[in-house]
Amino acid sequence: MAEPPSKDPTETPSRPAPQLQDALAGRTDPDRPILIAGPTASGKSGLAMALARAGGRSIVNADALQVYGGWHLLTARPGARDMAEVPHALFGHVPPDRDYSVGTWLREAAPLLDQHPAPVIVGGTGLYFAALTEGLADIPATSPDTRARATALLERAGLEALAAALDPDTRAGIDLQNPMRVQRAWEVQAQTGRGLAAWQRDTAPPLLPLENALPILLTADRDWLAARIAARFEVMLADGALEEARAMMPGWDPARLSSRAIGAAELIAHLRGELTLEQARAATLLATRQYAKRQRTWFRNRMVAWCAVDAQEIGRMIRK
RNA sequence: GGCGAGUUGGCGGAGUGGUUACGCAGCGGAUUGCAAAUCCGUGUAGACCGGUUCGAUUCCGGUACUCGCCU
Repeated sequence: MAEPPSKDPTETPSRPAPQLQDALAGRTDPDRPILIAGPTASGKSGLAMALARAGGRSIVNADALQVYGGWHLLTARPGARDMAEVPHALFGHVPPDRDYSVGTWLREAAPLLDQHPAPVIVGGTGLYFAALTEGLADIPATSPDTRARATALLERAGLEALAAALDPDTRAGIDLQNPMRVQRAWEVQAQTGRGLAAWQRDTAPPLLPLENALPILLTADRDWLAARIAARFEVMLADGALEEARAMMPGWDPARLSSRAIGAAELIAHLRGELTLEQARAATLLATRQYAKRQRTWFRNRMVAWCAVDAQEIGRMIRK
């Protein structure tokens, strides 16, 4: 029978990237923004705090759900103590019933880049970082009316009908089986009279090319992360996540973007008696793990040039 | 001890003598404006042994195990 190779408990932890060492010691170019990406529960916030302290920097959020007010515990937003110690921007500043998107985020984040020292930008939303470091086409926002028309058309006529209305160029560039993509392309076309592909071709240079930043990517062992995710959810519950959910019940609308916080629907279903706490917990943990996997896929394939460091190792480093 | 039913991929769960059931999980991937979203791809498994057959997960026999009923 095969024995798993036993880990040597005394093994020397490999040294994290020298750039990160310097940053943690406050020896990095203060005008170079520090970017931190990583899967959920990998310890991004802790690292951000350490780097902010070391360099006198502020922290800017790059997470699609932490921008929302309302869910605080469940979205793992930084706590009051951290917020008081270091200036934090773009956290919880959007009312839960409001829409939000990469475009909005980029507009809000842009002016924050010019601070001295430059900020630490942390989050788990790969698309936001891509927009920041690779650029985002400057497309006028689509109106709620256009959105509604697209949704109605999609329901009534189907995906093929929406796709058929696109210019060939755009059609060739998107996943025609993906309703979200097709609808967005249709909306842009309807709103601006110009194809999505044409807009994207005109994408301006990025606000922050990767070379001008210190991009750090936290990587985490799958099982280690799963355990962290579970432990963190218990802490959320202990801290009052159920009370938070109860407070969100009046006017609860699953269609809102802010309602997509993983665990929100589950906890509310439990409060309504539709799920046992155990079922809600299991569903939340499963969804969180699946989310982490999607993040990993994005990071692995789209953040190749980032400076990868092991989350476990960083955790050990900054804890002391 | 006797009688009956059952044993399918990590889990759930079908049909079928000769094609991939399917769902979930997992894994891989896409992703330039709802991204904690959305979508795509990916599994030859049939308890064991033998027999019938050109061919068995599917038919027959035996073995093992499980469940139920009976003494």
